[in-house]
Amino acid sequence: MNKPGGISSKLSELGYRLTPQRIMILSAIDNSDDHISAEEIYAQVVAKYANVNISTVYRTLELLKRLGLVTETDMGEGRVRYHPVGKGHHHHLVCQECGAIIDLDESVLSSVKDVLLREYGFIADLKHLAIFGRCVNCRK
Amino acid sequence: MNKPGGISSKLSELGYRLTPQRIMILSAIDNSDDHISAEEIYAQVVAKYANVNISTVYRTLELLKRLGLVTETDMGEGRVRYHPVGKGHHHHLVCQECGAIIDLDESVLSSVKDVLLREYGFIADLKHLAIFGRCVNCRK
DNA sequence: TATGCAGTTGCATAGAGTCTCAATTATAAT
DNA sequence: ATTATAATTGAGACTCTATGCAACTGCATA
Repeated sequence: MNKPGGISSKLSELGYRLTPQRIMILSAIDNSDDHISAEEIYAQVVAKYANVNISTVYRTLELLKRLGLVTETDMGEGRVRYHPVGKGHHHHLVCQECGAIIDLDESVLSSVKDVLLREYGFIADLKHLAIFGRCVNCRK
Repeated sequence: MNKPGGISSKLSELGYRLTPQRIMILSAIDNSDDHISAEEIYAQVVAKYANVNISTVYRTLELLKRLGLVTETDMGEGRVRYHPVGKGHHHHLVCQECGAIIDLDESVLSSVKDVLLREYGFIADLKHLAIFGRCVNCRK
């Protein structure tokens, strides 16, 4: 907890308060191997301290997003999932037929990033994208 | 209304009913130059016939999406926008700083589409994507 | 220690979108 | 024309996310 380089140390470096609520939220994000949803974070936090409000979870996630400490990915489940940036970037292919999720290395989109920067002067934030479509098994 | 090649004729060709509700929804989509949101469609439809329910709008949009007749794009406004496929594909660069929206030709992502197909056998549905980031004017 | 003040939280509420279920409507079959 | 069947709709409950506001927290200065 609060190891150097971790999200929590970054937060306090930037002058934000490390409240108990935030510490619990951050540890939920950090301890999740997978991509975690706001509701899942909330469930973990409430288990430890019942008086935490879900608004706080959403507000903390919003803050972390703005600071570039977590990425947000919509995998088409009707809820968004979060991932700490420190644990590496990657993208997902989401099959709209069978729901399969195939991980995709960041490099696949780096050429696009380059083109956008070169031709449009646009710095694309392509850290954690979900691309929808049809996977090998579901093609006719 | 119901011109050949239009969405409504496609719908009836596929065996779906062309109910008054759907006709009004389709004409709202077709007549919008811009990308239109569900609420905007609903507002237009209700103005003509008060008893239409917003569920019907969402259900119709879901159907059109599934049939590939409209594309859905989340430009980060907290609501999704729709666009008839017949009016051409393109992507958007959305600046997270100033909100500027820069249109982007479909071809920029066609190389990605090819790579995904070749290396993953994945048919990517990249018809109408919003890429977030920072535009030329907002770079430091 | 007391006071001011910005940061943060809980609560209540609102908006966007989804889902269930019963009622209605259209199509097909008799 | 009547009945059976399936598609579609409206109403309303519900989920996820965001926001306004008043209360609370903790640092900084007096």
